[in-house]
Amino acid sequence: MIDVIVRSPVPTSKGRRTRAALLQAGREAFEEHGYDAVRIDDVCRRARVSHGTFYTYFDSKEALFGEVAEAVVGEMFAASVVGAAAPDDPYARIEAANRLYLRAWAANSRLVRMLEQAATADGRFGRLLLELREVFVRRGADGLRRLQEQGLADPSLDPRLTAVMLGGMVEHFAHVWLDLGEELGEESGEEAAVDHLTRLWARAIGLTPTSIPATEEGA
Amino acid sequence: MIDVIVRSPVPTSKGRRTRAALLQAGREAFEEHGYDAVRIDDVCRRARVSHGTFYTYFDSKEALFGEVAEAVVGEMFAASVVGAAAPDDPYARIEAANRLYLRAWAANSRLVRMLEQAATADGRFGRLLLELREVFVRRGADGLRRLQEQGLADPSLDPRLTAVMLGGMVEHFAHVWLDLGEELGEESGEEAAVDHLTRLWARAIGLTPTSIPATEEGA
Amino acid sequence: MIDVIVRSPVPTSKGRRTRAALLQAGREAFEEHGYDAVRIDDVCRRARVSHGTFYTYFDSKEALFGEVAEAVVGEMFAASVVGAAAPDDPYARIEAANRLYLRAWAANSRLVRMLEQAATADGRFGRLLLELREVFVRRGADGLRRLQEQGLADPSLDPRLTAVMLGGMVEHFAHVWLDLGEELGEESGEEAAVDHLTRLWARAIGLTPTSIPATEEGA
Amino acid sequence: MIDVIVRSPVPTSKGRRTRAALLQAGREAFEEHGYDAVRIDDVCRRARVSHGTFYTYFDSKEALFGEVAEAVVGEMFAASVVGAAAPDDPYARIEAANRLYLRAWAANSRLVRMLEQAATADGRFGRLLLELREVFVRRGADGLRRLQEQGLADPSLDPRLTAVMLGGMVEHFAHVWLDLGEELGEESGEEAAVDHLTRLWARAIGLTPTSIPATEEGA
DNA sequence: CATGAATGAGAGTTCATTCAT
DNA sequence: AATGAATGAACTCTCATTCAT
Repeated sequence: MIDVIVRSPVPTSKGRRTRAALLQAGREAFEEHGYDAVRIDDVCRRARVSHGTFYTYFDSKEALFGEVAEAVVGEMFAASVVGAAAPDDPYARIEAANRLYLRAWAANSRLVRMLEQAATADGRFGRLLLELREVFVRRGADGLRRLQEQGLADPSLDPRLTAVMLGGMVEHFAHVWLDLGEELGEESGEEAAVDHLTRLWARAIGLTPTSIPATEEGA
Repeated sequence: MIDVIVRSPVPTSKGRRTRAALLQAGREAFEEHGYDAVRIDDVCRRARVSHGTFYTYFDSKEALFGEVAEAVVGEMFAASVVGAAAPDDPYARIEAANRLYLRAWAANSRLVRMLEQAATADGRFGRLLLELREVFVRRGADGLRRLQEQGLADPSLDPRLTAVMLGGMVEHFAHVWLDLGEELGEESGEEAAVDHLTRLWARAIGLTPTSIPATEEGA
Repeated sequence: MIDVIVRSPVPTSKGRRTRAALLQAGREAFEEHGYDAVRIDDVCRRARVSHGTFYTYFDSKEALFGEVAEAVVGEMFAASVVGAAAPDDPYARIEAANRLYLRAWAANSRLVRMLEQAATADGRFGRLLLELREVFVRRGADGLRRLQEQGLADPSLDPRLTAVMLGGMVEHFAHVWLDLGEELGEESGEEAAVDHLTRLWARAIGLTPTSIPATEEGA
Repeated sequence: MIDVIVRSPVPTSKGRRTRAALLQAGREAFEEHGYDAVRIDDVCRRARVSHGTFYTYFDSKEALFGEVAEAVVGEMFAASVVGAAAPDDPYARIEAANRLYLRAWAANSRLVRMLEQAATADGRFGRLLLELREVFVRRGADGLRRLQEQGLADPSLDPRLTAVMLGGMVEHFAHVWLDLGEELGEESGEEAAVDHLTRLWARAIGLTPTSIPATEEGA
């Protein structure tokens, strides 16, 4: 074959719908069963489309996963923006960020594990994962640096290293959360989690104690 | 035929060596390529035996992974015992534990990821993972509880929840450590990592400041 | 993945042709080589399809054999109906039935042996075989009972037991017929066989001698 | 290899015992599971011998089956000899023969089926089967011929063809006997079977009625 | 002689991908 | 665009047979 196959640049609305259905079906399937266990057939059945059609929209299973992964990473970027409503109080800022982070990671925990799995086979996914974490790390590091400059946090901490560690605490907790949920008193839930994460985080960086609530919940 | 297959209960030394070779080869293969990507043939080639031989010693890939996983978990249990040499000083104790934990998790990071992957398909591995983490969590929680009773740590923290979070910080850091190593100044390495982890941990639980070195490294 | 696989309920005509080709190829292969000796690949080669295609239509070799067996049994049922053209004369009736039975069993002798072989491994085939024989046995028993009621056959014979025995004579003869054919004077063939079977059968049940031709062939 | 391997011509008594154990184990295994389903391992385990040892005594699975088959055929030959105690009365002679034949075939029904199965793959077993049946057929044919010469049986019957048919009746009945036993009133058992077979056989060949008991059992 | 570890051809089955309709 | 039949590489697992000990 010498011809280059060019996907129609102006897809019909039906085509766009089919594509979206496959993407959504793939995401669900990956979340439920893991990368390797998902067969193209499963995705097609879920999207109510024949096998053949799949290849009209995606070159391979890997390509599908790539798009799913990018979509998820995009969502997580979006979800992590604390935004204009950020409180002035440093402790409250940390709390708000932790709540967002916890939700973002928990919601996509499975896909992130998948990314780790896929990363062993394809460096591209490793890079995506790095980018994803980088966003969170940088945000944490920047925040810490600002507090250090304001004299509100321990200046001897390496901002980046600290951000990796504390950010990892949140990410990892999000991961084990649901699995261990019951044993932690499931229904106390997010509030207790965010409270603890925030107190640990704030104190860890030496946030000037005045703003730390002494016993917010009595835990 | 439905007869029960009974493996020879008294294996010869040659048999034991072959079995060990397969186990070792499997461990390496899993670490390098991930559970799903490993082919029985890869393992056999690495162990320099024919694939028929594999089935003399293991019923299936899953069975092999099961033994590898148990061996790894066993090693991690063993490696995590702080032992009699534990210092009296609380901060030094935390530091010693963190060093051990960091090493244990880092050394087996890949296999643990594998366990997570395998857990999706077989609950048995999920349970193994839970057991593994439970050991570390319990140790952390017990330590914190003791400090709280001695009035050396914030009594309002939930010991278990806190241990899950801070233990997760160490586990997760061990995981991203090598991957992100370069960007963290790789060669500073373990010392800086343990120092930071310990300072964050100690301060997070409100360990009475007197014993916390103010600026050990100035990072 | 555990989803139920649903075969397309509306197969295309091409699909139907492929399926039929596999069924036919399977039947021939089973007849020629026996159940265990048949490889899926043999069937596929004969049907000129790849072995992957086989699994589009059948779940396993056993499933294929199941369909072949049911088709054969169905044919034998159909072939064994004496029908409206049945003569009034008891002896002629027996003769007509024996001719049909002999043909039916001889035509499918190999497949029936296969069923016996398969029955050792899967009770389902044993049941099919029982059903098949039951049809012939019942017919023979009913016929005998009628003759007994009319005073034309020995009333002391157990109709069912007798039918099993005499029916077995025909079935078994059909089986050894081709193998021993040469030694029996092959080309005399069916006529001599039917003649002898009928005379033996009729006299065995004590059919009133008047209607038995004394020396039809002089054999 | 140019050397010819010669089995020790003077086996030790231990060797003879091992060989016999394998033969017996093989026979049982074949009877229980069928030719293809039997693995050398099953036979060895049953004989409490290692795999390797098997090949000290037999060249292959087929060789083992060959010996088993020959042993069985030999036994059946031996068992079928009516012997000196044969009664003078023709009907009683037929009855005695039928009892022996029924027992011989029933006892080895499974192995004979196996032979049929094996015959498709190896002509040697086909020949063995032919020989086996030939013995019974010849005996039946000879008996009939004698009766015909004495004016006691229908002279128009072909002795050989008739013997094949009636002998087949006995063989086939022996085969289905156990399977259908229950439905035939199992416990009446052998007596009723032999009685019916004999009456059918005797009358089929036109044995002069005087000697046929009218209603021996009333069936 | 006996052992059982090792071998490897070969069988069944799965599934991503292609392509005629 | 959509379909689904067809393909075949790849993989797991079995088991008759060999051979060093």
